[in-house]
Amino acid sequence: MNGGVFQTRLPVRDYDLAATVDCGQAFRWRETGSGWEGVIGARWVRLSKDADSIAAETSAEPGDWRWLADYLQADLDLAAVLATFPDDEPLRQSIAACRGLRLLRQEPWECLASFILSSTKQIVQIRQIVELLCTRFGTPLEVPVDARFAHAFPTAARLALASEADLRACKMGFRAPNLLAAARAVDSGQLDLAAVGQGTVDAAREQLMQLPGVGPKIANCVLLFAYGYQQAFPVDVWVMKALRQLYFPKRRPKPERLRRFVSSYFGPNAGYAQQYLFHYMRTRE
DNA sequence: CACCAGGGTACCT
DNA sequence: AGGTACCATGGT
Repeated sequence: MNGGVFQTRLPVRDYDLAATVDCGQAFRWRETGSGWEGVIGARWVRLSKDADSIAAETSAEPGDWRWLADYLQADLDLAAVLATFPDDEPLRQSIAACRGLRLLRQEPWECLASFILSSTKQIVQIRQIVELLCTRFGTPLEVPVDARFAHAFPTAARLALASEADLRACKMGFRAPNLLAAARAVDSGQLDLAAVGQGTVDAAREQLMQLPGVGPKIANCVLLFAYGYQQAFPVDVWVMKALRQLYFPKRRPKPERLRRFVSSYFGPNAGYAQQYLFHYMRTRE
């Protein structure tokens, strides 16, 4: 199916679109000749950046476009966020390496499910697994004929009906029972994802970590990338590398020491600092 | 071919 | 509490 073409333009400052959609927080963006193509909710989207705005195009009725500005966090004052970072050399270097890197505001279910699939997987593989899942279980979308994406991310209700073998066929291996358990918890109402975002960050984290296969790292990703708890600080292998090499170069800090450090040192936007360190570690050499 | 990947868990000490 | 093997699969 081929709907109309709807376009808009969001004025932005300090916005590195490529780094933002391609830095491992979301898994359904691909570079095209003129920009980036992806899916937000039930809409196929193409984005491109010019000097002072992001141009957007979609093939489904866009309404007031608020969903897009919200997803892209187009109205966030990035300079004010960066100003809250501790003034240290690693963060100065990280900011210098990528000045317009942003955090997106993703839909909680897609974010939770995607990060359940992320454990000990490279980002390229996570993308591949997610696309298999979407192609097999996602609702078809209105898209242009040459679109690379043609399906929405599958709902929890749809995945709750799948078998573990169906999910394993999407190459997710031992993560399949975890995704299935999450889908069933959300579909049954046992886990209310809308309510999770209402409480404190610690209460929200505790609820997410009730799920099998969701520990502190994955929970913190969801808290940060979907709910906007900016103090959430996911520590994956890259961020651990950054902490060891850049902040504890000599000694070998114990886990408890590291936990105290990350929960007190980086300030109210610790999650943003984390994303800058993550991107910096992955892109230097 | 080894080694590693946006980890979590069970099971040791 | 801190360390470790194991889980499934593919990229580099």
